[in-house]
Amino acid sequence: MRHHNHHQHAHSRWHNHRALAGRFSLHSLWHAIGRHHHRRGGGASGAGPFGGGPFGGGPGGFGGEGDGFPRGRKFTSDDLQLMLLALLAEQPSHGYELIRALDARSNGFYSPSPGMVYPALTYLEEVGQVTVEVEGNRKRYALSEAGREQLTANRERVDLIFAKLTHIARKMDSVRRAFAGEEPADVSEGGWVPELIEARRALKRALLLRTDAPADEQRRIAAILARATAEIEGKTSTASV
DNA sequence: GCTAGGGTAATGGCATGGTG
DNA sequence: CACCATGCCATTACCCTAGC
Repeated sequence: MRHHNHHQHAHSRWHNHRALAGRFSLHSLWHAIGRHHHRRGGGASGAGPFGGGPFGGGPGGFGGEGDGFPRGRKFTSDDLQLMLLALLAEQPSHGYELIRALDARSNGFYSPSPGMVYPALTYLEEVGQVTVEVEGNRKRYALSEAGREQLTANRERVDLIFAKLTHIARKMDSVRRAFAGEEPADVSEGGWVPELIEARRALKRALLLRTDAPADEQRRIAAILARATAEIEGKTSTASV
C-alpha cells in the first residue's frame, strides 16, 4: 500500500564498488529522466528490429546472416516497449508477468531481464501510454488511451515483431529437437520448406557478390527486391516456388 | 588520407532485498 | 516459501583522436 522503501539498502553496496569505478552515477538517470533516448550522436545503425545488434563495426566482423542466434541484444528497447503495449492490450498485468509472457511466446528465446522491462514500463508510464495501479507493493500496468493509439499507429511494426518472435520460437523448437537427436533438421529454418531456404540462400549470395556494385546497379537490385516484396505480399496464397 | 587504438556511453543481465 | 521490484555491474558498440 504505502510501503516506500527502495533506495535504502542500495547505499552500502554501491559505496563499496564505487571506489574502483571510474564511472559516475548512471543509476539516477533511469527514474529521473525515465529513459535515455537517442543512442548516440550520429549513430548510423540503430533502429532495426534486431537493432544496433551485437555486430556493428567492432570486433567479430560481420556475424549474423540475419539468422543465427544473437546472444546479446535481441530487441531494441523501442521494440520491447511496443511488445509490452501489445501484451497489455490483451490483458493488464504486472511487470513480471509480462516477462514471462514474452518468454513463453518465444519458447524461451527472449526473456527480457527485469532491468530492461521495469525501466521501460516506467518510461511508458511517464509518457502516459500506460497507467499504473498499485496493488500492495506490486504494480499492475494497463494500457491507456494514448498507449492504444501508439499501438494502433505501430500496428504493422508490432505484427512484424511478433511474427519474428513466432518464427524464432519455432526454430528454437526444432533446434531443441535436433539436440535431443530426434529429428535431423527437416524444418531447421522454422518450418520453411527446403526450396524456400535454398532460394533465400541464393539471394543472399547474389547480394554478397555485388557488395561493390555501383549505385546504379544497387538501385536496380533495390527495385527488383521491392517488386518481389510486393508480389510476396500481394499473393500469399499460391507459392511460386 | 587512412588505419588502429582508446575512451565514453548505453543496453542487458545478475544479484539482493522485501512483501504477501 | 515463492514471487516481484529495484539497483549495480559487466559487456558491447560507437565515436573521436593520434600515428603512419
